[in-house]
Amino acid sequence: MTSTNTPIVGPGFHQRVYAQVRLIPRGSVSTYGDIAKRLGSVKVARHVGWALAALTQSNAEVPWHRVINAQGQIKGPIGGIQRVVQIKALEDEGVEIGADGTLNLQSYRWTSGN
DNA sequence: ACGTTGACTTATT
DNA sequence: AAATAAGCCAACG
Repeated sequence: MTSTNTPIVGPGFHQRVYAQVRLIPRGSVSTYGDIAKRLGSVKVARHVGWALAALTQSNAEVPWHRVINAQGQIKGPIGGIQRVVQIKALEDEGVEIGADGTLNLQSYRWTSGN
């Protein structure tokens, strides 16, 4: 490997994001802002999504599908295929999601409590 | 080293 | 309610 090829054990910041997402229990979801806040500030929310984007192509064992936006809605860069998979995965965990990919954030929002 | 980018968020119009 | 603007920060070319 010349330089690239950075799996889950990539750069520092990303690694922290993956660690937090992995802590999300099954049947619950979290938002980019929440994770970002745990990492330090809500301002890094963008990087949370970015880190997850890199994950999907690496197939890491990070439950990226449990991470949604503060609007309680699933938003994906992909036209559909991946978004549907995410919704399906959440439904499989017992999360009710609307046809628009919206879910009751106030009910499923995971509070680490730590 | 600099500039662009981006699965976000919040406030404002 | 929906659209627009600004903010903030790390990775990549």
